[in-house]
Amino acid sequence: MAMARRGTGRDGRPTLEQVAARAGVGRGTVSRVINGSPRVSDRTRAAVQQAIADLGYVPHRAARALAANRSDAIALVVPEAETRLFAEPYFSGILRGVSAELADTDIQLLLTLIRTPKERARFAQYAASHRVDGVLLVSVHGDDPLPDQLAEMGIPLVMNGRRSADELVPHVDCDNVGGAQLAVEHLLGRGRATVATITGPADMYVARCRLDGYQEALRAAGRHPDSDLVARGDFTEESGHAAMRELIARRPELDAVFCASDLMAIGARRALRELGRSVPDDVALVGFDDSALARHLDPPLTSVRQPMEGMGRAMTRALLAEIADGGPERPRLVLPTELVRRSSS
Amino acid sequence: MAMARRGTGRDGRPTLEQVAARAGVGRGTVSRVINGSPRVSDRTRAAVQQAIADLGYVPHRAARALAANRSDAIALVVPEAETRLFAEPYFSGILRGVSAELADTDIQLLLTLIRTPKERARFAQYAASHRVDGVLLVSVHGDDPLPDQLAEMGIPLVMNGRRSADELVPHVDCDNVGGAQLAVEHLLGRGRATVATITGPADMYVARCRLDGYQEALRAAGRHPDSDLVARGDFTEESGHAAMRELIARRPELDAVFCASDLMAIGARRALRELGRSVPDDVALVGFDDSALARHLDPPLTSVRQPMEGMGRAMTRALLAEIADGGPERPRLVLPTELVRRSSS
DNA sequence: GAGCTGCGTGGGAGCGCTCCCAGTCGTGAT
DNA sequence: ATCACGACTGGGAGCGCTCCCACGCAGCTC
Repeated sequence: MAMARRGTGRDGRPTLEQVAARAGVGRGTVSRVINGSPRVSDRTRAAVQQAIADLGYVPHRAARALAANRSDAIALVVPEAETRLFAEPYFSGILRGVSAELADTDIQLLLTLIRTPKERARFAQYAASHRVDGVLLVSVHGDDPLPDQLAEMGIPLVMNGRRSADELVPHVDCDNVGGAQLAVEHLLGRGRATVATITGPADMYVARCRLDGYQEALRAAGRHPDSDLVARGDFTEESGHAAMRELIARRPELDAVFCASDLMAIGARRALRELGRSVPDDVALVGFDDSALARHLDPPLTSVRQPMEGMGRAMTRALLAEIADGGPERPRLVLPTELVRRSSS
Repeated sequence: MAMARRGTGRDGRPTLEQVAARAGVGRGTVSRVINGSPRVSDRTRAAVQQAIADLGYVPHRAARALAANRSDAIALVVPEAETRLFAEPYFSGILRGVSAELADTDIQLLLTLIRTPKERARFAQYAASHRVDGVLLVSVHGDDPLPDQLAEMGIPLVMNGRRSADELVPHVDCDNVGGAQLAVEHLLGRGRATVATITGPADMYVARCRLDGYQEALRAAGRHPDSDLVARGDFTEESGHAAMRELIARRPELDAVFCASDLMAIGARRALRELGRSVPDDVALVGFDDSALARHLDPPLTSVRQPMEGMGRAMTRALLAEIADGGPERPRLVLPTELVRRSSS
């Protein structure tokens, strides 16, 4: 036996039922108005909206989620190891984009940092039980099982970056090849004769792309890529330092270096100083990421900027679309990068 | 009329009901086990846990939230303007701490960036309708109405930082006064005779604290604070640059400067270079924040480190405690700061 | 041995929504 | 006037959980 209807919900807030009563309509009608159904007459809609305003009614998320079997929430998942490295403008830029895109949707953003395999498993289970409508995945490693896992479970998913050239999971990436090309073209355009590069780890697709761009630009300029001019780093400052010393040892005459990350460029700059070479007079330097550090290096570092906020927005839009129409098409976006010129080159 | 019980929930996942059936107990008992009630015999508990494991049961958040009238989620709110400034290690440090503390609670973290007054209002309403169990507020300005608003509505709330010395809202802060003292003591200890300071905006409590610490340390060393040695900045690099020039103009003999932010220290360093003064030989420099920039300045900048991750953890613990026991006590924590010595001093 | 405790337990009654199936009306066609 | 047919609308049934009342069954006390 239903008890007498109370004047408010449990926590003192009005419920849909009270809105209906005040507007003199049924629950279903209020629900229709809230969800923007067209099958409501204008008169009724206005009355309901008035009642909602009068009462300051706000739908109860949990009730709605339970009844409609969706959560109105998406998760942004960040492998913890990356947060340190990417802490800088990268992560917060993405975040800003995601948040902006979500601002007028009343979809919530759930942030999940994953530190351990245990936590990853837990998140997979969590996502599996439809506790989120979709997942945004940032900075995924080539060997991370999570993306495929989620994809198999049919959970709408958009990654930031690709794991390989033929990435199947929907993703938004920036044009790493193009960015590297821009950098090298710029160096060549400034009359540099011997352009070297310090790359990231060979097993990271992003590193390969930047190397490809470097080589492509050289070829386009009619030069033969020379393996002596390529030194391997791992995106850290220390590796940039070591790689720079190696390059100078191999080819003392080099007069420009494209570094696949700002951090490596900083290490390289330190090595050059130790070796008594000036930047940019003796050696021009270009980085990648356009981090805060780039601006503050001495001299300020020319760098390739990624559209972080744009990627965040694009990812979010793609995910929402996928959630909305079951995602028949798998979005694969590549956003352009841009060269920010400073005095290091 | 209840329909026949199905074998799984709507989305194909087992429900509490199926767990109960498999374990041969009632719904109530399973619920008790899940929620850790002591009023269950060990035998029964084991049977239920087995059934949960067999079925891979995961409680449905929305259902639970609706029935129990709590959301198992807390919001981390960041005024947007701040994200840029604080982007660096600050925000991600806090985030890491919060996330770590939440890792084994199955409470979710909701991230909300607030850009506009409209969004602020919307969030207030959102929080008001108990859609989150509590709120973590980062980098609040002195004139932000949100904290008091939330407090009035009785929403559990913990801020990062204080708006004034007698902050009433529960908060976790770091010891800005102590950090500044450390910095100045260090400078005096290195034999510096004339220690100046570049402060933040007078209307920011954190800036006043750092100034207080500076003055306190001088007094403790038997020196009289001299207003000529205090220049006002606004935490930006540019303001640090201007303030430094001002200080040198007023007191050319100064040989040490404590800057209330790393960014200002960077500006100051630039000014010193322009004026032909070396760091640290002519002028020793100390910053505040220990940002990534500090490490990479030339020379590397001595700086006061705040326990970001620790603050994140402390805030979270405080908030969870407040949520749990209705928060009769208002936590006010001040965590110690630490001086990181590098070659700028 | 009757009457108390109190632990363990089952399950009814919701929580506030959405879904969807029946209506109830007006309208135009016949 | 009659009928068919949309356009709107009301409200029952449930979503999967928690809360809490009531009940069974020891183990006690007197």
